Amino acid sequence: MPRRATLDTPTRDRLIRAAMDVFAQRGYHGATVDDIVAASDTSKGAFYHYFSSKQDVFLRLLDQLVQMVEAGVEAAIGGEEGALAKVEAALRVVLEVASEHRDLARILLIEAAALGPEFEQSRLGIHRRFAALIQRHLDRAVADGAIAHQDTRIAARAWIGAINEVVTQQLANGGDLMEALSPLRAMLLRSIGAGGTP
Amino acid sequence: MPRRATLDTPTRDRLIRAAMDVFAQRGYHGATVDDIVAASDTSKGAFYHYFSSKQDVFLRLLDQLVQMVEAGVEAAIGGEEGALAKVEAALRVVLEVASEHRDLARILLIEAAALGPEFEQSRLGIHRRFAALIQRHLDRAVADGAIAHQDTRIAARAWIGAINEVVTQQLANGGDLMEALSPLRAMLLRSIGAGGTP
DNA sequence: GCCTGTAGACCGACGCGTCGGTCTGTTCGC
DNA sequence: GCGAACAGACCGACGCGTCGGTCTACAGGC
Repeated sequence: MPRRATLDTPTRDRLIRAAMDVFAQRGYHGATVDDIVAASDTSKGAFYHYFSSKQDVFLRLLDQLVQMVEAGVEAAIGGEEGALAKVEAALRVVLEVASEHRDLARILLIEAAALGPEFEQSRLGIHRRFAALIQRHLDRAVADGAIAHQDTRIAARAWIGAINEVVTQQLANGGDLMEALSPLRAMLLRSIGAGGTP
Repeated sequence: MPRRATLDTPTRDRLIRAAMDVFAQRGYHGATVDDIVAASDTSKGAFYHYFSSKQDVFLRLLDQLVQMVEAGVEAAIGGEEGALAKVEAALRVVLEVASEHRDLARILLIEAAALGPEFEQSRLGIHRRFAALIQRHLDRAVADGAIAHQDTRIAARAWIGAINEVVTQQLANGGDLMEALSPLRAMLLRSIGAGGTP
């Protein structure tokens, strides 16, 4: 009699959402399963019904977030012509998403790093996944002759790091992210030798 | 009769050293005070005699490491003439230090980020400290006319992030750091519009 | 020289809160 | 009435920090 509904918004969803909030707020180690349960307004039983452990939710959450961002980036890229334009579009999407969903960004960029050696692999995997995406397009830009031949693997990593840091600091300072977009874009493009435009 | 010596190497030193090892190996949350005590071959009592908490040692350790790196960078910078040469020297020092003391680098770059919101401030502080150092020299390079006028605050942050990421990935992959130095330096210099060199 | 008294470095067993995870229900759709 | 989806009381390990105690060094009275 007490409980009702929760069929249209499955319990699992509520749990994931709550997990996102709680992890974003308190960090992985700071968050307790009880916190997540309380925030989701479900129960410990429900939690362990859908997830095998705290680590399990976190990893699934991470994966979901990565997929969302990747999908957004791919969509933005698809709508542009020319390798450099694609790169710029991707950059804009990432900054927009980070700007609108700070908590999400916190989890992906900071919390994912905050797990100690045990999780190191999945964190590196995430970064590599994004780096690979960037590298792919940089390689195409090289092939198209838009930019000179260079070490695109290092370049892609450097970009990830630069974006990460600028976003993180800007989030922490409460500054406007889009404000940082322009100088950052200019820097990144210059860094691969595509500064002045054709 | 059992205990001996340890007069030339004070207990506190042993504890800090042990803390460095343990934190580097298991991460902040993975490390226990008992681990540190065991590794230092002292005692729980000694630990709490010198430090007020686990967090306390960690913060002191961080500070010590930051000072070491800063000192090394400043020294390298002092020996160079010209703003750009200074920047290059600083970059080389950072990569060298990271290369030689991977565990140290792990703590500063990875573990310091792995602490959750409570420690966020000190982590951001560390990055800001390095960023400020870089920005100072970039500003001088601008003043000298070596590079064009630009947003050096964003540039400094982007550099920190780029270096951080490249080093971290290289450390994780077991790759040679100095190998990444050349392309990274080229990128960073290009990014501020100082590509060709005089 | 020796003994007593004191300070403070150091020891390590244990208390106690915390938190992941389990287990016994209870409800509800079929 | 059976099983899946939940509820929530409970368990047990783990780890931080404490706290009563020891041991060494040294000062000072005799």
